[in-house]
Amino acid sequence: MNDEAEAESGVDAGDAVTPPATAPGRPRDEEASGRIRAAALKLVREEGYGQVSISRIAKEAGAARQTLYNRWPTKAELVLDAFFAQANAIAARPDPAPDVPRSIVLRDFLCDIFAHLQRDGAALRSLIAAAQQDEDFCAIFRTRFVEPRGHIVEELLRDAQKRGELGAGRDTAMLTALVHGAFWYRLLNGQALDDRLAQGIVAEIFGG
Amino acid sequence: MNDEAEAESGVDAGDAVTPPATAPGRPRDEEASGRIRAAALKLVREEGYGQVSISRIAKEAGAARQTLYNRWPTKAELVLDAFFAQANAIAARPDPAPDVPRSIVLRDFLCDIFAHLQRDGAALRSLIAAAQQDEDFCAIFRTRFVEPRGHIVEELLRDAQKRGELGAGRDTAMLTALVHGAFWYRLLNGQALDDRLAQGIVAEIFGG
DNA sequence: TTAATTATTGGACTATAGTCTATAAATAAG
DNA sequence: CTTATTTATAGACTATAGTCCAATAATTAA
Repeated sequence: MNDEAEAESGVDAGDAVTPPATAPGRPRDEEASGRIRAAALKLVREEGYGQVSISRIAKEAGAARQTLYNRWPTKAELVLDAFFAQANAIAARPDPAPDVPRSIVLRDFLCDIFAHLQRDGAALRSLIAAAQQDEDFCAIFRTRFVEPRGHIVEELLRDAQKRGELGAGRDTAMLTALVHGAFWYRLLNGQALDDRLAQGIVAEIFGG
Repeated sequence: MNDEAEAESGVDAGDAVTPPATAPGRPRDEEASGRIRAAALKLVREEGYGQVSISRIAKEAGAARQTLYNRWPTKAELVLDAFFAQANAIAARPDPAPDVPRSIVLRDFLCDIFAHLQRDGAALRSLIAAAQQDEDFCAIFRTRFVEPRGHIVEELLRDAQKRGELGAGRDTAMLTALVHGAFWYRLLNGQALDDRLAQGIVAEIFGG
């Protein structure tokens, strides 16, 4: 399979394309991607996904509109990338001390997510919406965002089982869907994501 | 508050506006609303929300595009209305026999929903997406769709508590969010909604 | 019959996502 | 220096949601 030509060209999943190292033609302006991501992040945070056009992001970043489309296939992928470039724009993997019950670790992890979503919840809602209208983006969003965070929760729950804090017969994959589902459900219905919710989810999952 | 003039005019929540009984001017073509809803339902089911334009629905229904906007403020509200006019396009409230455990009733209720969503799941995803981009529609969608179905589950869970099938200390509102959340989470991530999922949700909620 | 009122219709209009193309600019290799 | 190659840019283009408006049609009231 001759995929060398393909591998280094075009718009690809994840980041704004891998640099071709030493290529024949005009080199890509590497700094532009950062400016574009920063502009997208700033404008979407300040005004909301739906209120910001690709044209405005391009203008704010000092680039041509087509340059954005050269690097990201859709607005949704650009914005996802912009938020991910902010490292942990959403939440960091917990590194729990051995003596802390995993229910507490999960609660704190959820509180951490919810705190981030005070700022970025509206953008997350827009990205979830975009994923419903674009299968390709749905797959990328699931791979880059949904599944990694799902795994964190599921590992936590399996760890809790090993420690005897959660029944060995519980289905951790299902519990993970319940936990994340509850917060998506609240987020997508415009309801508050607060510490009380985190506490309540954990109480029902562990205390059931 | 003089709201009489307002009450009978304009585009209103829910249905395609109440008929003004005996009004002065040209009467609304009442049959048109049905044709428009039917066209919207048919086209969205056949081709998908994003693939069907308001213009095509109007054409299919034999009405002017502006007539649709006279009766529904947005595409999302028209489509929501079209699916609701199909009576129970999503799922009926269960009427359980006294001897059936409420966990079984809940499981069957979820299976019923999932069966409907085999056909209309894609449309539901699009409506949820629309709700993220339009606050007004979000409120209408929540009132007409989300909350009624939430109440069904919550009543079922409270009934289960009364019957001693679910711990009295459980938070039924939180459990409702967990149940519905889990299925939204699966739906919105493009995963299957099958009987196994219904069984798994109920097992973790009741069997925890 | 005339006037007032309301709905329907067709068309213009704005804003936007995404595509496509032609031109110019920047680089490597010959 | 010339050629091939790639990127950047500007602008045209399509399709669509939603708005606005003017002309017409259908009705009630006088």
